[in-house]
This record gives sequence, structure tokens and C-alpha cells, in this order.
Amino acid sequence: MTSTPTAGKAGRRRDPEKDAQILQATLDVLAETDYADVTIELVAARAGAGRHTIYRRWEGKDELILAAIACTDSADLGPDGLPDTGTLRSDFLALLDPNWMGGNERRLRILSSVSAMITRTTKAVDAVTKAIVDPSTAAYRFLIQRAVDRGEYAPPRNLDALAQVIPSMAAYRAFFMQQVVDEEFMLSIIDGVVLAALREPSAVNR
Amino acid sequence: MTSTPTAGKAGRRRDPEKDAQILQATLDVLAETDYADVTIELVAARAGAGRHTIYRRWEGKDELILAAIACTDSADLGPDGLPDTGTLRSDFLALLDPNWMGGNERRLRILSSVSAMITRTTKAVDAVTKAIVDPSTAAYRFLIQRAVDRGEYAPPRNLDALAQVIPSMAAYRAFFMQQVVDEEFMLSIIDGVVLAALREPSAVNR
DNA sequence: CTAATACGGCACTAGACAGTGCCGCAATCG
DNA sequence: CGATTGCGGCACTGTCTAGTGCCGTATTAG
Repeated sequence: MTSTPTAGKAGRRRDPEKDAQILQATLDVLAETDYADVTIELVAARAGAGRHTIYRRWEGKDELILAAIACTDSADLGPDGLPDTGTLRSDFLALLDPNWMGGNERRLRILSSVSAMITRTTKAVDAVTKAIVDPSTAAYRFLIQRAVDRGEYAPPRNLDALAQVIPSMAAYRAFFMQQVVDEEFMLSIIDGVVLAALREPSAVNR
Repeated sequence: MTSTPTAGKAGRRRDPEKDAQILQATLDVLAETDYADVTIELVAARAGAGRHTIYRRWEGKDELILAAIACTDSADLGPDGLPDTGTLRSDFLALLDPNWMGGNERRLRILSSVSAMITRTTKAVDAVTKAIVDPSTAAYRFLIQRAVDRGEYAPPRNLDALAQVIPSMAAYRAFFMQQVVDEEFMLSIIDGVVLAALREPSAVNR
């Protein structure tokens, strides 16, 4: 669908840059307004493109948005992009700064904008799950597991549930309460919930 | 605005029932579809009313929806409506059944539908906060505090954060993950997070 | 009864937006 | 060069829906 006519066809080639520009513009608009307010016109203008250029590459509005979600940059949430500060608490805090709050703030806004779509399309749920929800949970699961492995805490009763605490509460606050997810809030969750639910290993302590 | 002409005016009186029917229909539609798909036509049809009857009472679509949110029945979340089973764990579980899942399932759906509105209007945030977010948090805060008061657990480090765990994680799951908030899931949060973060009182135990 | 208001149903206006067609220009192949 | 395709911009169609006006009917005060 987005393939460039590499064959021996005549004619001008599709600009691969445009794909990225359009998807990025889509994410920008999605992060700033709401799904219903995302117009192709707006995206095209933002990307410096014509509407046709968009319709030539994607079936329609929904397909475009799904593609944009799928290319949300979650690479920084892979094990390699995660901080390793020595303690779980400061790992959590390190996530707050660089990619995370601007990074995450953006992810949260996109997440909320797409919510309208989620209630209708199964594909949207899949896209959001794959691009945003799963990577976030996986990142926290990784950090906690690593802390357990190095003996900082005893293995938790339910790692998966614990790994979802911060994404859930941050999303709830940013989205439904429309309040900033700042360090103060994060600390209240980290200390008051996640770390509180973890126990020191009963035997040797460090 | 919704006042019935009680003065010595002539003419047919406004049907007070209609107010409730229309607001209820609005909530129904909100719970089933999405904010953008809530048409006055749909609400009117559901309420067995004409569109004029709606416009006669509210300024427009947004006002109607705000009014509907405000009348979400959260009375069952007051202290009097909450279960008192003797232990915090079974209190939590009791919330899952009666008003809660059908009750809460409905609240969650409405919450998600209004999300589109939240990103634009401050009033919507206020309405949702007052009608849904705050009552939910308050209910859990009450249950936890009561358990602490009767000596079941030691006072938590951060009661407010803890009280938001279940609403947040339930909303996140129901909304962004589009998965059912069933007993299995609730138990994983209750045991794996909330109760894990609470400690037995160090001194006399019960 | 008469005047005034509420009600449901229908038709209408106005605006917004998805999607398409066309034009002129740019790039690329043979 | 000529054919073919990509591109931005403009105009157009079709649809959907908020909001309003009108009609016939029902209700109520005086």
C-alpha cells in the first residue's frame, strides 16, 4: 500500500519522506486535539502535503490514524532504552524526565485522543495495545524484575499487576482528571503504592 | 432553565418526567456509543421525545451532556451504600457485584465516551470529576480508612494514592485495553497491589 | 371558550468534512 | 523527447447533523 514503485515503471517516485512527515503530522494533531477534530485537511497542511498525497497512501482517515499509532516511537521503552541507575526507585524517576515526559506526556495525549476510535474499531484497540499499552507495561515489568533479580526486593506476588500500576494511574490522572503527571505525583505512586507493595528479600539484604 | 412555569401562567406545563427520561437516554447513548456519535436525534428518539423538547430545556448538545453526567447516579458510592463485610478484601469484592459491575461498567463507558469532550471543555472535566472520579476514589478511601480504624491494617503511607489504585487500573483496563473488569482481574489488583501495600499493624493484631 | 404554552413530527437551513476530479508542474524511465 | 506517475492546490459532490420554523394536537389558566 505504501510501497514505492521500484519496478521499471516510468514516472516520479513517491517521496518516502512524505510518509513519515504525514504520520508525524497525524500524531501531532492527534496529540493536540481530539480524534473527531483530526481532519485530513489539518494533517495535510501540517505535513505540507496535499490531501491526495494522503489518500494515495492510505485508504481513509481511520487507516491513516491506525498507521500513525503503529509508528509511535516506543523504541525508547525497550530494555536498551531504559535507565539503569542501581535502585528501582531512581530507575522509576529517571523514566520521568527525558523521553518520558514528552515522551510519555505525548503518548498519553495520543492515547486519550484515540479513545474515541477505540470504542468502535477492534483494530484501534490492537494498534494502541501493541504500540503504547504493552510497551509501557513491559518497561515497568522489566525494571521491577531486574530489581528483584539483583536482590533489591523479594519476588512480588503478582508482577504483571504491579507493572501496570504506574501506566494506569498516570493515564487516569492525565486523562480523566486532566492533571499533570509531575514528579510529586509519580513519587506518591512509587513510594505509596509500588514500592510499598514490594518486600525486602527476607534473607541476605544486598 | 429547566424550571417549570409554576407562576400563574397559562399553557401546558412541562413534563418533569421528560427531563429525567431525556437525561437517562443521553446516558444510555453515551454508554453505548461515543461522544461524537451522540446525536440529539438519537437521544430524542430514545427518550420518545421531539428534538424541540430537548432544545427547550438545554442550550445545546454540550449542555445536555454535561447535565447528564452531573446526574449520573453515584449515590450508591456514598458511605451508606458501601458494603461492610468485616474485612477489607471482601468489601472490595462486594463492590464488584451489585451496582458496581453495571454500575461501574456503565460509569466506565460513560467516562470513556466523554473523554472526547474532556480534552476541550473545562466544564466537562469538572462535571466528570465531581460525578464519577471523586466519588469512586472517596469510596475506596473510605473502605481502606475504615479497615485501618478497626485495626485490620496499619495506616498507609499514602492513603490517597492507594485509594486511586483500583479506579485507575479498572478504568485503564476497561477503557484502553477494552477488556472486562471481572473478578479475576480485580483480585489480582486487590491482592497483588492494594493489600500488598498495606501492612499488618505491628502491635496488637485484632 | 380563548389565549398561551408544551409536545411530537416534519421540513428546512447552514456549516463542516470526507472523498474525488481536474489542473499545472516536477521527476523519472525508456 | 514522450509517456507515466507523484505532488500541491482548487473546486466540487455527498453526507451528516446542529439548530430552527411550522403544523396539528394536548394541556392548563382565567
